[in-house]
Amino acid sequence: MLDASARLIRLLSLLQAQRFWQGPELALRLDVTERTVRRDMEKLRTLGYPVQATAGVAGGYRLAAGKRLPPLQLDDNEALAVVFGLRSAAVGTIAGMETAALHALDKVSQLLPERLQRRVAGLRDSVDATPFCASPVDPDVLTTLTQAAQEQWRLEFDYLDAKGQASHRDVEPHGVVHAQSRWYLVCWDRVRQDWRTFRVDRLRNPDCVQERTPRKPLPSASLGAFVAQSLAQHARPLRARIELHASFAATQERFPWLAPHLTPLSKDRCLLETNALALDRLAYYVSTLGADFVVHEPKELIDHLAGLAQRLNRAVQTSSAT
Amino acid sequence: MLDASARLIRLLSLLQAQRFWQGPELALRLDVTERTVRRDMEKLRTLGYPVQATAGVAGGYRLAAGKRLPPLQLDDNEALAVVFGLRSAAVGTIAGMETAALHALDKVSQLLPERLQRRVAGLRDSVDATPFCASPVDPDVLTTLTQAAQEQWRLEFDYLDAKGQASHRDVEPHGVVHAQSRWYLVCWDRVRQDWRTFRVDRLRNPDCVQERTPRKPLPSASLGAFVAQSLAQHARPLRARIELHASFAATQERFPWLAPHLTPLSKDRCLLETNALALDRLAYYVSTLGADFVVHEPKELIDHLAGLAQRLNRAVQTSSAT
DNA sequence: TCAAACCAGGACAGAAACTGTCCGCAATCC
DNA sequence: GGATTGCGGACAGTTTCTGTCCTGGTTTGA
Repeated sequence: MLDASARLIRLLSLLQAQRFWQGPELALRLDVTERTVRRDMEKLRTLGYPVQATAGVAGGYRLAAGKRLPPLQLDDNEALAVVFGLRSAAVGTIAGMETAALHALDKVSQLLPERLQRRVAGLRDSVDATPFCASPVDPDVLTTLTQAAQEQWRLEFDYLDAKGQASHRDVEPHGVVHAQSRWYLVCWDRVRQDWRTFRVDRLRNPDCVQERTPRKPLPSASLGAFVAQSLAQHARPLRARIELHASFAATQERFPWLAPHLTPLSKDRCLLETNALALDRLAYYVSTLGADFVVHEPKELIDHLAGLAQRLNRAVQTSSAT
Repeated sequence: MLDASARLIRLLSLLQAQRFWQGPELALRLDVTERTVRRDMEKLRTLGYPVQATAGVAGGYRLAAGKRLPPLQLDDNEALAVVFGLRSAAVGTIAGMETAALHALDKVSQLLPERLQRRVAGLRDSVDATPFCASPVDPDVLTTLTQAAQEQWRLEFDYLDAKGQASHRDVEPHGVVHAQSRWYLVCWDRVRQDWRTFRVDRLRNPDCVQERTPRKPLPSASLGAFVAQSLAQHARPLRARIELHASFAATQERFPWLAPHLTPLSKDRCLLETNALALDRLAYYVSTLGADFVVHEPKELIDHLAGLAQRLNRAVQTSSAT
């Protein structure tokens, strides 16, 4: 009955697990005739999965890249790698991939068998993928939020606002948006009876109340638009201006991702202007540039670096004394 | 003919793309009766994919986590996120995931439709996922090597050995192994007529010669064993010993992934012992610990930090003068 | 050059499945 | 209670699938 369908899916898996299969072997493994294997290959092909076949004594079948990505069948370890890769990408380790990564992460998280969920939980802390920034977001928090939004659940959490004031919130989350290297939660605050955006990194102990609450329509065209608006209101960009003692061309070549923020100043100077980067990370960047540099702005970065320099000096002086 | 099978696969995709589907809608979209949809759900369930259904006016179907991960159907952006997540994980950004990530990366890379491959190539440099280490490995090189190994192709490349001496190599690659936070290529050197391991980060311009060359049997039980052997011969671990001016407990809590390398020294001191970590990265770690510290070993790290401190000092002094 | 090992695919017949239709039932929400 | 949604039995006609022939084309290697 579902023989044919199941076999087709299994065949796809097999073709992904091993590059190369020969007809007789597949026939044996799938418990059908070679003729049927051939027919199945034909089916896969008409379904749009390009099965390449080579004749001859060392011939066989293989799945090639087609027009669409076939359904990926991952084994346990691969699935874990994907999950952790996406977690780190979502959190901002891979700039530019945050939103897509979170989507994908959502998808696999929901389908992850329990044994794998446990392994994720177990590895969570021992796997090292610290986002290099001052206020890291916990990927678990992120997925909790998107889940609450998708399921239309209520959500409670503790929040620390910009002034350091703590509060407890009860909201109807609409979604989560990545903007200016930060994640924001857009939701309806049930107590304040108003729309709010919260910075995900300032949010603690999210707790889903699993009762379905129909969503109010957003006052904006999209989540992104809404966040953009509220950001525009409280705009206080942390802009950094750093003068690098290195040529524009050289810097650009070594750090291609900085290119959009670079301006040439003179033959061996260029200016790095960037905003909303976390202090720690920025500090790391400039210190690995390998070149001398001068920080013009912001004050915070200067202080941060000064503190760092002092600590380093202390560390090094004591060390060389030993 | 392949209606049923195709529909089943499509149904799996649909169930992944959207959390929630109602029978009538699916029936419409798949162009079959609701009865058939129900039957298909039954099939999915007997295939081991747990389809949950809720009755009532707001009811519908959804795919839950089962015993096995269903074949993942990713859209373009999700696929890209997965690829970049895996690239960075393979390269060592996510410690402990390197090998699994490379496997998964291999799998999807070979199935990636051309338009996505182009997008990967395009984003490659603009996506920021710098591995924080001194001798980064290029994920492209990595996948080239594994491909050559799998396809049993020959491979040529330029190599810079530990003494800085360049040479051109012509080899039959057997595979790639991650050990001590480095990737190693295991292969038969056709010129030297002997087995060799090469550090992937020292390897340049890999070039596949696409002619199938049958592999000689490895002189070891496995690739891993082989690399372990050759590493044991040239063992010269870069061990770092750093005394932190912070309590064992506090450090462990803030940086759980350091736990295995930590030893308590006194009430407010502990020792961080770690090996084979890249200098840059180590430097970053210790400098973000937020606590004072003293580096005992190695000399390189002390020098590195001293240089960094000087640069920082210069940067800061000039800045505050402005 | 020939044999062997592989993929390709037409023809055929019996078996198996799939599908739509019609039905009564159960759960849930308003 | 009515509306909406999922569940699944029964049935019959149709479609598809499968194994078993068989012929033919490629490639490899002896």
